[in-house]
Amino acid sequence: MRYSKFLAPSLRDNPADAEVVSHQLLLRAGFIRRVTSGVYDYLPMGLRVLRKIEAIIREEMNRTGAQELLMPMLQPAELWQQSGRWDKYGSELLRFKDRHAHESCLGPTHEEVICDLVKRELRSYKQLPMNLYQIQTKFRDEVRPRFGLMRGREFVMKDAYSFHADEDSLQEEYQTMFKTYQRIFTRLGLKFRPVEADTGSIGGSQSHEFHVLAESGEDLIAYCTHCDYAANVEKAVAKRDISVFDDAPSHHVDTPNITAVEDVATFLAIPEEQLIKTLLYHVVGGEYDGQVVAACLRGDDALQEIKLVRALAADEVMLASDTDLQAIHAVKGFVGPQDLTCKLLLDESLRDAKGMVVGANRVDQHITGFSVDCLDADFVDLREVRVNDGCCHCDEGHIEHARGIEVGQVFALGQQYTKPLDVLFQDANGKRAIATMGCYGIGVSRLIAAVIEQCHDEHGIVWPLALSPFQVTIITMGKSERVLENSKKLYQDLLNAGVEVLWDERKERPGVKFKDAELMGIPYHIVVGERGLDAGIVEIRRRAGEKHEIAITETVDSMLSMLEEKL
RNA sequence: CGGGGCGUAGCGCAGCCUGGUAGCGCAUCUGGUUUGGGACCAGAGGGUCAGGUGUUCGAAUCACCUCGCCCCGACCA
Repeated sequence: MRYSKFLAPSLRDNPADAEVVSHQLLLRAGFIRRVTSGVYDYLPMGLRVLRKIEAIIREEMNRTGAQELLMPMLQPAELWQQSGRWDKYGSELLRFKDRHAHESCLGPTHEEVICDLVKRELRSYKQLPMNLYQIQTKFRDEVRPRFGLMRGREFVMKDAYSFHADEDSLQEEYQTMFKTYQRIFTRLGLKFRPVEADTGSIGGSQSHEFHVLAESGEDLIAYCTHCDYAANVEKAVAKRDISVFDDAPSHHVDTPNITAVEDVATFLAIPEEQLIKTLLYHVVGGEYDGQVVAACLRGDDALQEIKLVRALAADEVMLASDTDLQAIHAVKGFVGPQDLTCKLLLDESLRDAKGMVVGANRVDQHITGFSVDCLDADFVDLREVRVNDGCCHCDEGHIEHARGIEVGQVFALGQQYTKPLDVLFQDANGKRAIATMGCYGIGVSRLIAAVIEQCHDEHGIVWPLALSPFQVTIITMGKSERVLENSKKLYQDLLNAGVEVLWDERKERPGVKFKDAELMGIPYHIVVGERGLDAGIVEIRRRAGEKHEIAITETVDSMLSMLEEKL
């Protein structure tokens, strides 16, 4: 490609509305342009990178025997009603009516459609296992799209769905996909970490997320300093000592206008961990739909809401309103677990807790010397793990936190979708059976951003060779016949040798060309100038690396062997 | 949806408080001089000042409404 006609509009200044480095560089280097909130054009260079990532994913997926297909973006409401997600998915699902007033939506994910396809074609266990995948544009009407390609509303995703005759077969494929994802992210040159994950609105029994470690990541990961344990904080568990304090007799104490845990602890001269805080939540969905529940934790812990949602098998929970509080005889600021007329959940760390301090459900009073054994409550894991908590999986490590960008997730779904959507087959005994399912996603466009977050310097992007829009750029210095002719010949020879090359033949000064080549992150720069030609050489520079002077006659061969090395 | 900020030329910004009909840098175009790290000189083009309503002799500027964008939170495979 000749640069002078190539649509790669670079910017000298960072656009004011770009916050994270990947967003800034993608805009500045001319890879993407915003169309509307969370929706982008991929310019030719951006598309080249996207295609390279897709190619690697395809290669690795195909290796495992998965088959590529393509499903529609538009989906009928009926399928979503059948799976039960039409009502559950929320406003992230963009719904609309077509001209015949038929309820439809844009696909945020494709479990429904794939099940509908497979149920019509699946007959025998002999067809299983089967893994079908696509690389396709998804639409999710995100509450807050941000950070460019990191969290868009429209984005490119690889989604795979596997079908099995039994759970063992699913587990096998789950492991295959797990390893395949590790291969893919390794080939993409990423520092990443697989972590245990909550199954979220997709559901299922088991899930791992793959996180690219980066400061700008939106997720918080908890990991052990000693063993392999790592989990999203939504899911992470850690050791906690049991709270037993002096079992003094229980009595009420006055705590005038003192409500916050910190203040109560100071006022009573006790550690925060001797308090039990009681949080009241309004539940949506599940057995406790519409009710208020109480969740108790040690004073120094924070509630992980996702865990509460899971414990209640609810769709969501919201902090209770003042009217909710009155309904169950709770007193704002002095809520305690005693005498509440609602479902009560206590964090595991409070099992057998004694000598605690709780709200008295009376204005300006707390109770000291409180034991939880007088409560009718369920004990579940509700707390968010903290740095320095002990690891549950080994006795030596402790928990640390890291930020991550979620670029992939694998789910063992079981029969969550195959059952309501009737994905049936005839098993080896001739009996009708329900298929077992797994699903596996990779955020392809998000990967572009994730790679840049890890691969950049003060001059711009530093693409791994496998992802760069071009492998090589020829920078022609000056505009004499001699440099132009030599550059042109080199350009054509490289093209003939199958190298992806961008020839910068613009009538720009050298500095401008160097800056642009660095900004867009092309791995190899070949500098053709008068000075070098006098000596019969060109200069090959590694982006953010070393320089070599090569005889002009050997440039193509040298270039090819350098490209070979890095593959 | 709650809190905060912003909207003036392709990009980055000034002007607004104190109303008088729009400006700077970069980019673009023309001519010239330059040419191994974002050149210089001269000239030119490009803006319904997000949109609407109101106040006023007069609105980018004041008031109200609407829309859009960004950040924090809530939310989220």
